[in-house]
This record gives sequence, structure tokens and C-alpha cells, in this order.
Amino acid sequence: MVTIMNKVQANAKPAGLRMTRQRRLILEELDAPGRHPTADAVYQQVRRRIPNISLGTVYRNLEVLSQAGMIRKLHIGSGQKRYDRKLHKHYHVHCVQCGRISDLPGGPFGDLEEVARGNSDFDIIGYELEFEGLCRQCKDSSPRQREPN
Amino acid sequence: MVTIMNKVQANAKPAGLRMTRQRRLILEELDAPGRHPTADAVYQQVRRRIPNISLGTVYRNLEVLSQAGMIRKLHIGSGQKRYDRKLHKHYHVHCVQCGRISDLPGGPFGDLEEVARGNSDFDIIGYELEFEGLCRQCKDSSPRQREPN
DNA sequence: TTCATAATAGTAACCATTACTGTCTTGGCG
DNA sequence: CGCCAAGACAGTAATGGTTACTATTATGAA
Repeated sequence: MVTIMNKVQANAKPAGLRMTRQRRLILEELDAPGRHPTADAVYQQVRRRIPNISLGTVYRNLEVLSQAGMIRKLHIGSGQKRYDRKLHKHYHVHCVQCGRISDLPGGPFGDLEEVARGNSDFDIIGYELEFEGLCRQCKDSSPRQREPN
Repeated sequence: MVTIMNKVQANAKPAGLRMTRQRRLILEELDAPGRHPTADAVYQQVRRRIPNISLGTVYRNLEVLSQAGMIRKLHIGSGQKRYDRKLHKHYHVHCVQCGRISDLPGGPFGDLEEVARGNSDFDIIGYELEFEGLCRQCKDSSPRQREPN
């Protein structure tokens, strides 16, 4: 596991990280904007180019990359973890019907941390905020079931 | 699974729910204020009074009770689910070091939903907000590892 | 008291994720 | 360019939390 990154530049990789074909394709998969795929979804996609890639490789890379700060790991709802190319600070809405996840412009809400700091003896270092609702499709058409992404 | 509750009064159970010894003790376990136990922690506690209670029974009851709105299911961090007797609207802080969870007075932040509503075509129905930080003990003493509760 | 059915104990199955192992690749260095 | 230490890989087994199944028991309305 990579713990220290002593050379992080724009588009650069932390020291000790090699750029393999697998890793590059996984990153590319996350580069498409507006996607928040699960590990398995990344696996299914990359598999079309490297048919014998291992699911473990996908998990390991997603972990390493998020440790290195190149992607973000999201804990949304109670299901699988999701991964996001972290470009700018933003939030997510989560459809309780079909599971779809969308980006939400706006924020950050810095004052939330202030309120928390005033009310607790914890050393507040941040917060996780996820909105829930019904997406367009589930709102006005018959709800479809469980599409991951 | 209970889907409809047509008779909910103060301290009353929804129609169709029977009050068994197991269910009562599980509820009592959650009644102690300031606790946010995992399913397994509830299991360990109740087991001292009903030694042969089944872990499945605990899970099923926690599910049924939260469906009935009598308790709240929390998804905090990436670990196990936690359960909370839902008395009033409040938030939680989560120690990233030891995993401890504390209540946080203050809120609700109703304006968050307004902002989200303005920025999305989702039908926003709520949000999940969890703060993260270091608890008192982990802040100034040597950190202890992973106490659930 | 009766009796339909909710709930239980015990156990097996499930699913996402992590760990392990022996082999292969990468990339810094000469 | 070729060497080679160590990072990464594929394949597979193991883990851990949670859910599903089944035959039996207990609840509570009539």
C-alpha cells in the first residue's frame, strides 16, 4: 500500500507507482465525466480491452489510486463503493429508486464544519454529504430497477 | 418484510408486528442514549439474556424495526451498518481513528436541500450528512484501535 | 382455547472486498 | 541496449457482513 507521495505534480504519478496498461485503462474509464462506477462496472468495461484482467487488479488499483489522491472513493447509500475522478469539489445525488448517481454543482458548505466544530469535542476534519431523491426517469415514468453505472 | 404501517401511535407497534421477547430486548438495547451499535454489537449484548438468540433474528428485527420507522439505520463510513433509536433529528461525528460515533446537537440544515433542489432535476427527498474527525482520546493520547459499539 | 400466521433458531448461501502466491512487467541504472 | 529489484499481475482462496431458507415455536385476535 502506498502511504507517502513525495512527488505529486499535475498529471504525475506518485513515486513508486508504475503506469501499467491495466492502470491506464482503469484511469481512462474514470476519466469520462459524470460517471461514478462501482469496482465491478470498471471491471466489466476494462475487460472489453483486456479480457483476462483480474477483478483483484481492479480493486487493488482503485485502492492505490485513491490512496494517491488521484481518484475519490465514494460511500453512497448502503451498497457497493463507487469511484470518481476527483476534479473539483462537488456533491452527489442518489436516486433511491434506481441507484443512479448524478453530480450536483454548488457548495462547498464550509459553514457546516464550523457548526460541527462548535458543538463537539472532536477534531473535525471534514464531512460526507450525499443527497437522495428520485431521478427524472423514476419520477415520471415507471421506475426501472437497479442500474449500476 | 413490513411495507405498510396503518396504525402508528406513540410507543405503539405497527399493525402486524408482534412484540416478542427478542424484539423487546433488541429495542431496549437501542434505548440507551448515545449508542449507535452495529448489528453484531446488539447481538452480543442481547445474547447475555437470550444465549441462543440467532444473529439472523437480530438482523431481521433491525430491518423490520427500521422499516417501521421505530429505529434509524445509519450508513457511516465504509464499514458495518449502525442502528440508532430515532428520537429527534440530529447528526453524527465519526472518529476516523477508532471508529467511535458521537451525537452532534444542532441542525437540521434545511437550506441544504433547497440548494440541491435548485441545482438538479432530481426530486430531492433528503440528505445524509456525517462529520468526520478525531475523538478526544485519539486526539491527545495514543490512538486505540477499532472499538465498535 | 383455538388457530392462522408472525417470528424464531439454526444453517446455508450470497456478495463485495481483500489476501495470498507464483509469475510477469516496468523502468531506473549502467 | 540489457539487467534486475521490486512493483504489478492473474488466478484463486478466504473473509466478513448480511440475507435467504426451512422446519418449528410462539403470539395474540377471535
